[in-house]
Formats: sequence, structure tokens, C-alpha cells
Amino acid sequence: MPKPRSDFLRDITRRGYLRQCTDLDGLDALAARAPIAAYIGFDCTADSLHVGSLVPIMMLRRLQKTGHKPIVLMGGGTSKIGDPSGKDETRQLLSDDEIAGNMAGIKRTFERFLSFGDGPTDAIMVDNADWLDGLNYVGFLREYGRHFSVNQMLAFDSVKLRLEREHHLSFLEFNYMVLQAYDFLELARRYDCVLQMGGSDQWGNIVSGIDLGRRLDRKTLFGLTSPLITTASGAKMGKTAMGAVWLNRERLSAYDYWQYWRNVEDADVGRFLRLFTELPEDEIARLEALKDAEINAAKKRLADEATKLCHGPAAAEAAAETARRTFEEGGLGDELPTIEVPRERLAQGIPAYELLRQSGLTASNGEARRLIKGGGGRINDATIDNEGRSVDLSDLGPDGIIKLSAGKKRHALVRAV
RNA sequence: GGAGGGGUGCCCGAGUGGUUAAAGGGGACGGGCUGUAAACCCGUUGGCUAUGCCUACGUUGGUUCGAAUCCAACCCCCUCCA
Repeated sequence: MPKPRSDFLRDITRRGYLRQCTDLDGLDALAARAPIAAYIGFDCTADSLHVGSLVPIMMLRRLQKTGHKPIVLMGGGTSKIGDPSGKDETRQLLSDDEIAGNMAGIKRTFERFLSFGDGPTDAIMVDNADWLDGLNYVGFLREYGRHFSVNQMLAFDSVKLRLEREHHLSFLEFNYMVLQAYDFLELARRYDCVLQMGGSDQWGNIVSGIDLGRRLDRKTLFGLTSPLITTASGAKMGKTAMGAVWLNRERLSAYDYWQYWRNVEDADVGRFLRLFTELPEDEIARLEALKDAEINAAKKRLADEATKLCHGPAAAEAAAETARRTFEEGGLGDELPTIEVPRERLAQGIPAYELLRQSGLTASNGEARRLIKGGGGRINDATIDNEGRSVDLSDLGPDGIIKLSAGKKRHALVRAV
């Protein structure tokens, strides 16, 4: 492939966002000539996105930074159907209220990554319920349905996997790709959108939309996918002790978000710096060349930058400071999860396992007991050696705080009030 | 609609009357080693007011001293046929 001429393609190619493109040269020529509009669709199945969506989000951000117009498509309509990809079970259908609530939560994340407005390269957010909800079944089938080949659809991975794994695939879900293809057509008509991007699992859906645009409107549309991001040891990224790595801070605190990036594998540092931060290439090259323990500096930088993008500079700074105090000084930081316990209650003594549960470090008292039994429970950094250990006022530090830990990395504070 | 196969813990998957909170693996968590990394080794992995009690093998009922295991009905999935 010759070197792309457009800033956008050069940028995403170098940074590792590009997996496949329907017509790289054609798209490059177009993007080099004038601003283009491109979109990515997002499900509204939860009130927050998680790191799995970060690559698409960053692609939209790169698009905007290189002078183009990002369109965030919310799947308000398609969320009523559910994307069949990868799931064993049919998703539960969401009500309109839930979808609206989820959309509001997701929108807050985008406002951090993109700048919205009415200008030519301002991002816009649209909801496909606007055109899907009013579709007339027979009319739709006659006009658009005839352009879809079932033979072809059966060959797409999203469908093929379900069939091969002998899992149920309802007709409802089978239609997901048809509607997604139709989305592209609508966006091309309404906003002159010429490019759909997405994860590599979206390839089939994207290509369907391109075909539809060519057949009906004789338009040349483009598709581009990003690779599935796994960790160096092959795991799907985005798991942590607290579950998924959410982008909304109500779901995952900025501190835990920072910790997630701080703990990535050595072998992932360079790749992740390119994908999830905007540090210049020479700086990344310097950071990823660090060896052994020194690479921790690169991980801190990754955590700082990634958290800054998602939660803002102040939150990133606070998270970094808490991490420093907690891990490098063995003390405590403000950002650790904190629970409050009445002084008089504490005076009577509270079982340690009870506090571990209340603080959220363990999901149940039983789990807390097992943790203690296994030597992983700590109070003020001292291992709890007795499962029935009671915590009382004498455990309070000078600042009226008790530090609880589950293992060496997960900490919480108990404040007497 | 017919015939056959199947539904087990977070996931995959063994188990066909009792010592089964259910083999094994994966994942996750904890311990060790380290660098808040990877790899590796060890342990844990339903809940509780905890030497006991409760809940659990698609659902509901039944047989039995005793059921994930047997019976009946129902729900769902898969394959083939119509």
C-alpha cells in the first residue's frame, strides 16, 4: 500500500486503528480532497460504554482532529432488536425508557471525546429510531428487502457463528444487519455520510450498507474496520476486579480506570499508547523502549493520558496522586472507595469480614471470610490472621480512618463518623 | 405437526438413586516470585446470625427413607422429516 496522502488515513494507519478498508485508495483520495462525514454506530444496551468501544470512539476523534465530520449513531432503533454477534442468548428487549436513559448516559462520554455543534467538522449525534421506528414493513421489504441476498447473509460471521455453534438465531435478530445497512443509506442521504467505521466484526454489516447505497442511489460509499484489540497474552481486553471497564465514572471510578491502564501487560504498552492516547510518535517510541521496571513509567503515562481523555485532567491527576500515595508510600489516597461507619457502632466492634463486604471489596461475607482465610485480607496493611477478627476504635488511625485491603492492589477506607 | 437429541454452578463440560454444593477445564480472586507486568507454582471459587441451617442441576408436580439422577406434564434449544 502506498503511503496515504490524507491526514486521516495516515494517522489511523500509523496508530494501528486500521484492519480492513473497502477501498483504501479511493477513500484516501476523497479524504485528502475535502472534509468527509463518517459514522460509527453504538448500541444503547447499557447506560455506559466500556473500553471495548474506545477504539471506535478514538477513531471518530482522530477523524475530527484531521478535519472531518464525525457522526455518532445511537442505535435507539436497533437496540430494540439486539445485535446477534457473539451472544449465545437473545438479548432482552429494552423498553423505550431504558433506551432513552442509556442514550443519555452514553452521550456524556462522547461529549468528552468529540466537540459537537453545527459547524462543518462538528460532531453530531443521531438516533436511528428516527427513521427505523416509522418503517412500513411491506413497503420496506419491496423497496429494500429485495436487494438483500439471504445466501450472502448466511455467510456472514455473525450469523455463521450462531449457526455453527448450534445456537438459536431468531428472524428478529437476523434482520439486524438489514437495518444496519439501511442506516448507512439513510445517513448517506441525510448527511452525505460516505464512510462507516466499526470493529472487524462489523465488516459484513458495513459492506451490506455499501452495496445498498450503490444499488439504490448509485453512490460510492466506503467501509473501514479496526482490529479486535486483545491483550498481548491473547485475552479480550477490558476486564478488571470490578467487572467491565466502564467509561462512565458512576460505573467505574476514575481511580479504577487509571488503575486499569496502569496494570496493562508490558508487551501492550506501545500499542496501547498509540491507540488510547494522543502522545506524539517519538514520545511513544521512547516510552515503549523502556526496559524492565522502568516500563512502569510508561504505564503511568498511559494511565494519565487515557484517564485525562475519558475523565478530564483533574480526575486523572487525582487518580495518579492516590495511586502514588497508596502504592509508592504505602499510605492512603482520597480517591479510594470509602464507606462511613458510625463511631458508636465501631465502638462495639464489627467483624472484619462485614467491613470487607460493606466496602465492596468482596461480594459477600462468605467471600470475605475466605479471603481472610487465604491470607488476602488486611487492616491497615497488617494481614488479618483470624477469620473472626473484630474491628473497633483501636484500629482507627490518627485521621479517623481504617484502611482495608483485599490483596495488594484493592483498597478501601472506613471512616468513623 | 412427526422422529430423535439436549437444557447442570460465571462459562464450557462430567455425572444416570445415597460419602454430590456436584469431577475436569477455562475465567476470576487470593498467596508465592516480581516491577501495582507477563510466565510459572500453590490455594480459593453458592448464601447465611456458621462445627449448624438454607438455596441450587429448564419449570411444575409425583415416586422414594433419600433424586441433578426415576416418572408425568409443560417451556426452551438442536438435527432430520413434513
